[in-house]
Amino acid sequence: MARPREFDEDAVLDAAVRCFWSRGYEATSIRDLIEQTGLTGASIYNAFGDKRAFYQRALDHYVKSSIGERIRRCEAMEPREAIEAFFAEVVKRSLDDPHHMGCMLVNAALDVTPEDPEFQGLVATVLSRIEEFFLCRVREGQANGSINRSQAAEELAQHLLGILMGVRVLARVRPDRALLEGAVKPALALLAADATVGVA
Amino acid sequence: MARPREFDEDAVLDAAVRCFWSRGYEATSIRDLIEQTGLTGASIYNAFGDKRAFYQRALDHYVKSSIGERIRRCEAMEPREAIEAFFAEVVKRSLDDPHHMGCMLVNAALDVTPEDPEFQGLVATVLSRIEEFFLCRVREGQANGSINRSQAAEELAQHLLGILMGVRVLARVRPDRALLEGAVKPALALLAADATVGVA
DNA sequence: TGCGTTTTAATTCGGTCGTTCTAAAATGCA
DNA sequence: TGCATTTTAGAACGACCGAATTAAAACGCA
Repeated sequence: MARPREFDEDAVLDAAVRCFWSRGYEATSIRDLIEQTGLTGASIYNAFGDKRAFYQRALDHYVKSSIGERIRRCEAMEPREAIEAFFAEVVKRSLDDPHHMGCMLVNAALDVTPEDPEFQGLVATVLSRIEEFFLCRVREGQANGSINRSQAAEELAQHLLGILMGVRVLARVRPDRALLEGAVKPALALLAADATVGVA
Repeated sequence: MARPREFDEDAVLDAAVRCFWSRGYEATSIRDLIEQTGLTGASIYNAFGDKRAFYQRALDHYVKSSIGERIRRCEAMEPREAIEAFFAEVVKRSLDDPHHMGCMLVNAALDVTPEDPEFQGLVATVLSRIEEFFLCRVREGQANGSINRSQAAEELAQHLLGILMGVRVLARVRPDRALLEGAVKPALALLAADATVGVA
């Protein structure tokens, strides 16, 4: 019927992710996006709608390709290995990134105003998915004896989610291996099967 | 010699903190600041320099009055109580805030671009001060037997710093009491004196 | 081949951005 | 009281913002 698109949507979204990820939503202009994606303003508005919608698409693309992939990889492992591998990869990627951009999702959680319930819900949903990943693995580990039963599975999962967010923040400001690994290590030690914790 | 200032600097900084805290640096305009502080653009530029410098002053004011005060209050307590009180207050304030603004320092850690080493260093310094507060209390607690010795004090302090950052992120996106307390609880349990953790 | 449709490309729009400028008003000291 | 100095008030600046517009170019299908 009509003229087909000339651009590769995935490549464009990758470029948009790079812009929004490193500079944040407000500090990224449409002209930045035009330059980095290689397409024109009209194409962006035609294909993705306005800036906000483009940001959501980019964030969604990031979540699918980055977080979703990591969860998928770790779901094939034994429960405790899965959690340890998850954090090992997060620490490694945080340290390998020369620009210290942290995690786009965590950045998004903070640079979108609290008065934007729609977007906040979107971020909250992804966080819940990560929490559920942790919860499933903790439950499995507690069932087969590889994870400590002295703490409630729900609280351990929430704790892991919290330390994940924390590591991503620290990685952006003070990307030292010792700090990131030091922050994670006690959380993993807490999972150890024979640990007896908090029994007065 | 000359005409004295009409405004109260502390009150103006309080107002500036409210603006930058809730909306972030980029999304806050000079006109927002004019409206909320009550003084004119010229007064702002005359008294504080440009927007960036004003932001730094506001962040510094926030750190002194909010974080510094909290640390000072908790330094008078017993080591473990101090840490528990610190987190209890953070959780309480996070839940009490109807606008879910989180912590201005954490927000600042993420919404300032990674290509701004000066500002990054400023934030990192404050994080180090918090980490040192944790480290001192953990060391004291390990010395007097009230805090678990199976983990290195440095790592426990880094872990506490991490979970603090994490709680502040979660508070902004999903301000549920169960989530925040659940995220903190395992970290505090880990401090328990008789816990034996991670020994195979 | 030619029509309908869509994507391109480049310009343009009103609005807002951070910042500066011009005066007028307000002080302390002579 | 008048002078030097600083803060006020508010308009003004050029630059850039997100978004819309216009017209030409590129297809699929008849």
